[in-house]
Amino acid sequence: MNSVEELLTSHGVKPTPQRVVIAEYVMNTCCHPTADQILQSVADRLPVSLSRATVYNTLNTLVQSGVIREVFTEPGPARYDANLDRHHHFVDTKTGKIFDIPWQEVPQLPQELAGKYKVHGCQITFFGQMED
Amino acid sequence: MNSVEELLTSHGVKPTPQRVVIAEYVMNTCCHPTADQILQSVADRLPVSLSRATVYNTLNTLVQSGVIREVFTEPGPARYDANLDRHHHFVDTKTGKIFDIPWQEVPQLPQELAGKYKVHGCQITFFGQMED
DNA sequence: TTCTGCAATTAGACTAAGTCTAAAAGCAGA
DNA sequence: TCTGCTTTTAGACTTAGTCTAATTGCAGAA
Ligand SMILES: [Mn+2]
Ligand SMILES: [Mn+2]
Ligand SMILES: [Zn+2]
Ligand SMILES: [Zn+2]
Repeated sequence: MNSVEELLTSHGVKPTPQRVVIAEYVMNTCCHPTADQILQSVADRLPVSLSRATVYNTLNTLVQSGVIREVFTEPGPARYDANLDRHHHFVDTKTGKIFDIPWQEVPQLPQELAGKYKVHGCQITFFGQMED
Repeated sequence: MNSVEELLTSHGVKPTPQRVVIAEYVMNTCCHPTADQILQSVADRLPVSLSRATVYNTLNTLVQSGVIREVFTEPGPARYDANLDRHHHFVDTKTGKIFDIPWQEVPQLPQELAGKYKVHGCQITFFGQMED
């Protein structure tokens, strides 16, 4: 069960060593890591030096092929997420930590989310194209 | 009816000439402008040169005091919005243009919004703090 | 009216996040 | 083995925004 290699292949992505360790890292971490965190954490799992360009190239490839998703939480760098289930995110504006919010936990967008978070704001953005 | 001066004052913001023209511009444009667009458009309405730092300082002041809101639509720079009504945004990923989506037009987050937009993705992020 | 002191503004240096480029390395098939 | 495409690399570059230190603007005190 070479699962990550198979996963990449099944998404049309050639499983190079760099891509495998990056995908593995994103899939096994809980914390929505940034590109820089991934670079730091993954560099010594490879026999060669790992370039920043490769990290960004790989993350973009994985996002475009649907292996992971990108989470934008301004201010700050993009975060990466292997949880493809439809879900929201909660950003603690003091610590910067990100928490997953299950889709069904938001019945109508509230001021308090399940008593666990104090919501100060909410950004909802749809991406796509106008009808031609 | 010096309305912009009064609006700023009522929000606790001293209405300097720079702040007034910037606030006026954001309130009278339809297009969710960026800081840079604001700088370009507003500079020649003032007898003095207008600094980029002042544009950012002013926009941050106006956001913090609740006169305008900030819209993050990665990739790209922050956009500013004088429409304080609760609403969503739609970003055309081809042109970068932003459209307001009335709050009630999104009954349950759909693939097609009122037949007008093709939605490829959606980012929902809540900001706030964890309960202590 | 002048003086004083804080608030606001300015130019430009600096930083953070990410992209681009040109060269090198790694493969897969002929 | 040779050939050509893909991937990776180091580092330059770009964009968006913040910071700094000096200057300017003004409101209130004297
Ligand atoms: Mn930003
Ligand atoms: Mn970004
Ligand atoms: Zn998530
Ligand atoms: Zn808007």
